[in-house]
Amino acid sequence: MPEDKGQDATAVEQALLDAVPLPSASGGSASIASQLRRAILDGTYAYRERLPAERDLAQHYGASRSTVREALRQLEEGRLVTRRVGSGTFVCYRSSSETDDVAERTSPLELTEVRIAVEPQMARLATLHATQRDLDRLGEALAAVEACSNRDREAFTRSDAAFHQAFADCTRNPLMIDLYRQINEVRSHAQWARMRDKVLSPDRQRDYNDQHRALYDAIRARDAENAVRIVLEHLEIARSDLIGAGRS
Amino acid sequence: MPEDKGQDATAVEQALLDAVPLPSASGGSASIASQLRRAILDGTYAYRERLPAERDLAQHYGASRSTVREALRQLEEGRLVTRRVGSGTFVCYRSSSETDDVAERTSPLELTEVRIAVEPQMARLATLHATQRDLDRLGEALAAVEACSNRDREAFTRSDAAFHQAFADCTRNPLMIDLYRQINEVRSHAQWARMRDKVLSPDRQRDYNDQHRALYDAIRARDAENAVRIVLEHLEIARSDLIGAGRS
DNA sequence: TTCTAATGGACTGGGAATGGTTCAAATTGG
DNA sequence: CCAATTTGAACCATTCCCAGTCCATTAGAA
Repeated sequence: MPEDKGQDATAVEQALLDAVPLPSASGGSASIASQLRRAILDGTYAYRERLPAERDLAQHYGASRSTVREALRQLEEGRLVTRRVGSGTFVCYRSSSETDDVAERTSPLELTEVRIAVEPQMARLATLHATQRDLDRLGEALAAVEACSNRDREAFTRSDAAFHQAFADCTRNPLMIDLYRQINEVRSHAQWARMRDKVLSPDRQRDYNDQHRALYDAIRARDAENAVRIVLEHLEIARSDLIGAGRS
Repeated sequence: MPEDKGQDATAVEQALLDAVPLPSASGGSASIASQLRRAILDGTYAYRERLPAERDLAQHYGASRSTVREALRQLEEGRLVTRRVGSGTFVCYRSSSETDDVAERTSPLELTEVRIAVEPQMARLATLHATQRDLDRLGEALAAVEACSNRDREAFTRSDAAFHQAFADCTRNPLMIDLYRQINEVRSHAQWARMRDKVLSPDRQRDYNDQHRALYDAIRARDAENAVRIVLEHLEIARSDLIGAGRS
């Protein structure tokens, strides 16, 4: 086999040089579904917007209505669209840019309630699963927070968020890390700026730093119960601060 | 099944490329297989994309259909493609850049750990904040779950997810609802199908239904402590089931 | 209100494309 | 010469796509 078959070797070589293997198969319901999915994801069709009628889509894609319906069925299965008889097919997916809406609709108290749910267990998982490398990163993040001037609240907020994300990373739980990234986004949303100015007195910052340090030490010492207790106290204080600020 | 979770995927890809010692051998099924393999690995044919039909490939490579079929057989043996009669040949290999899905990187146990963090507090918030309308919807979702046949696990899973989302809605906390939507997506991901078949015996389904009903009653009665206890027991059972299934 | 048009949902029959299989002839290499 | 591989062709079962048709629902016009 290594030897060429003499007379048509040139033809074979030509085929190899043509090596672009690209009559890439296209067409079919899968292809249409993919195109529509991309259009929805990148915002061509916005949230709650109506898609063209099935018959129009069929004509546009040069496919039969059955094929378009199959494509839409796939999108519906992926919860990207909903279909209403007599009305049309509507986008029911919120793109990431529209997800900021969650931050708009979430109150500081609601955020704290979520954190009270998540962070204690997070502390437990972190003490169980954190690697030495995780602990190093957490220590660096802590140092960065403590290095912040009491004046520069912007920097404090940023490095505080980084510390909490490093805290989440310690759990080694991909889903937990992803969820906390989302929580952190809400946390650092512009809405909280004023509230933070009310709450974040230099004294408060010192307290927070102490609590961060205590949490770090507890995780290092693999002391789960202590870590959970620290987080809970930290959040309870934050909650009462919020309520106090709201009533003042 | 080659289980390479991320870290050294490029090494694996290199090994796959090196698998054929004579990639430039003219003619023969090995050559075609090599070219197609490279096309798949470098993303020319993406995950789940359809390859050209065997007859088209044969014409393109100037080979007979039988030879192309042999090449495809080698790719199928290497788990790079799957073939379906009447449908086509599809890439079933995910390149390392396509495996960034959280659901793919989260194990059943990790999912349960997150749920143990979130759902008890969710139960508490639900009993505090659920409106009558929320309770009605939760009741409907519960009825839908209970109406599922013990045979149809697909339907059970779907309505179970709907029930849990209605449960989250009861908290009236936008952030919590959004986080749980994400958790539910991971929960209903295809990865769990086999695990579910192991775990979801008819007896198990009955138990789950009883626990769902008990949770519903507790929330209706505004009995927070009971609701939290029920959720925790529910999840502890789920966790031990998972561990048991993993060890069986 | 009533009527009309438009929409998604469901179904059918037929045709085309696809991978699976088999077999005999041709080619290749020892 | 023989043995193995490749080739070409035909046929099969399956799946998908298409072109309809009819229906229930919805929204809007008369």
